[in-house]
Amino acid sequence: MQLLLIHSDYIEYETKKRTPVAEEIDPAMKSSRMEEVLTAFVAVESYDEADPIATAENAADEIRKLAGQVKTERIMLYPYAHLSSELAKPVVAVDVLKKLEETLSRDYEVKRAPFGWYKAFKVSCKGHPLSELSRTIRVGTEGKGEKEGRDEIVSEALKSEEKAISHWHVLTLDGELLPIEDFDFKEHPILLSFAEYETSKSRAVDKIPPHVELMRRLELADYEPGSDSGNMRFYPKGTLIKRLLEAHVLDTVGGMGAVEVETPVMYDVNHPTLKKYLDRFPARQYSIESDKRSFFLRFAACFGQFLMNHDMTISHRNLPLKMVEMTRYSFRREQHGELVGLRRLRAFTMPDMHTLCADMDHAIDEFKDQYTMCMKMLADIGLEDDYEVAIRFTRDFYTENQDFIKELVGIVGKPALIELWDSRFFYFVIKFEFNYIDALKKASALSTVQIDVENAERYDIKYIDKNGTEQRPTILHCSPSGAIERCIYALLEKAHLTSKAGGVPSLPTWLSPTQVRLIPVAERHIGYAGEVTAAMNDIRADIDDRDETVGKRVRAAGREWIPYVVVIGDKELESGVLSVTIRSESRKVEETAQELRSRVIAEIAEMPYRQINLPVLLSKRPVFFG
RNA sequence: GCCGCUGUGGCUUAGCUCGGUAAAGCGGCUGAUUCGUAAUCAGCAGAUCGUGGGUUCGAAUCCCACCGGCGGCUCCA
Repeated sequence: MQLLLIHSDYIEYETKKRTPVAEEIDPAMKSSRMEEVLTAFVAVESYDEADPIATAENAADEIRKLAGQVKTERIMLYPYAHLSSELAKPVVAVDVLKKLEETLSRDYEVKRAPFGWYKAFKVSCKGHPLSELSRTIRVGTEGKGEKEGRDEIVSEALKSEEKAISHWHVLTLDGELLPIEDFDFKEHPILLSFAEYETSKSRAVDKIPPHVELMRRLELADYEPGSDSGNMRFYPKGTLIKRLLEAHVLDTVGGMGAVEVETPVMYDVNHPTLKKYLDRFPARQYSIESDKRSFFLRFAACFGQFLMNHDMTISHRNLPLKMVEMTRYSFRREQHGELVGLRRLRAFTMPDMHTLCADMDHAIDEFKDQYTMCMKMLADIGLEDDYEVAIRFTRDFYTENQDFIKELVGIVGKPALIELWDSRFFYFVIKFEFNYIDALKKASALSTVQIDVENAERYDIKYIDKNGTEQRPTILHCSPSGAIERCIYALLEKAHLTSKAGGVPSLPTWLSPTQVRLIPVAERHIGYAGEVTAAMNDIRADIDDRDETVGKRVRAAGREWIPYVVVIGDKELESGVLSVTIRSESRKVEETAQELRSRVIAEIAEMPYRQINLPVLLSKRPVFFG
């Protein structure tokens, strides 16, 4: 919206002739005059269609501010199309103007000139410094015009979340639902940290997150100053780790019947179905303007998959129907203060799977399966005992499904934090998350599954049952690993904790960018090292052929957390037996190249493999960081 | 978004209080060295001191604004 504000001695107008978009008016509006008045010329623009109400509210705030400064009690709203070349549809414009009039009428004497008429007018400007001002009102974008902050899209869900009342409990292994203050946390210190974090009791910490330093030192990822905050760059080693994690998630859900799809990253804010969904999802969006349409960037794959489901013909024989997408990226415009390293990003990679189930009973069965699958997923990633469970649901759902919920605690074998809502604020009736708690006692959700009881209806998704009649499926949302970047964050934080406790920090072998490092003692051993890597071409082996002492190169391999380090000299050249240092056990073994290769292959067993993502010779590698 | 702290070669930092030719280590490059499990020696290159304004004869240093980062608050699908 464009505003031109004139502090006037008087404004008067007289309607002359209607245009094709003219609104119907009563005789009183045909001509008018106000004195000692703030005249507001208004052009409602196409961008404002994304959120007419917020636009009107923001504009009203701006007008109030100036009215206060120039100490006037009267306001004339005057539609003035010529302030913009990107006008809104007339219907929307009239709505916004009426809303603006209504809002301001509470505190001021307000008149509104009719929309869509040719009018003769006279205005007298007072001419003092504040008497002429223009303002651009933009909802959902920042830094345009003089308005900053507070004019972002805040969805209804985000607003209702502020009002939602949570009841906190712990569900014990005995199936007891205890109020949080009655639970004895003595045996469960991390669950206590998690509970405190969630309920915001204490969070006194003043350290830099360890993973931020590690992600750079290990040349995995870094901030990208050329982009928006929270949009990271990934170096080759970080990219490799990401691809491996992604592959493992896709393989796992593929194994349980999910089919992989791809959907667009941006959607029209004015699409009626999407608009309603936005209002039920508590996240802030990036919005972008293209020609005259406004789009938002997706924060998950729900939109694309549901729109696809809507157009599909689905039989009960196809259920449960699973579709998955590795969203590169999901975008969420998090508040600045919440962004840290790889923990919380504005652009992130997340596996997003949706399962259409025949009804709630089937959904509950599937939920259980996926819950178990998520446990295995985190164990595979290397976070087996490193998460706490949160289960959140509505009171109604609990009443009807107590046994099911108790079973979940039994499966994971430890008490869970429970959040209970009196009524349903979101699209789901139950969700769980597995949360990683880091050294700074901050909690981050990884795996999650939710049972959605709203979107089948909203997107008009249906299947045909045995009797040939249409039914609404119940939909599960599942992210088996949570955001991929966040998994890397958790692994780095975990390694840091290990190191602080006196252990050897490391990544799981299947995720290590280099699995075997060969260190030729002298130049004449490089050729043989090359033969050894050739014999190990299905694991990631590389050669530190730099002209440095053995000691220095061994140290470098240690700083890279490489699981197996081999020094190759005359002895190995003659015997064909290698001296292998096993990082995790801090000991040396004598093995042939084939034995070492088999050891690594056995260790990464069912996990995905990709070839090394840098030159095998370290002398050929550029330095990405430090 | 708000409050506080912070920003100096690729990296880590010194210099800033009290304005006067930007210093070191690591890394990189070149050469020597061909070395047996956590840092070999020598030399060289590399900095519009976050950006933009201001004060001053003179600004990395003082002032203002903005932009990143970190911590806290808020919040977390």
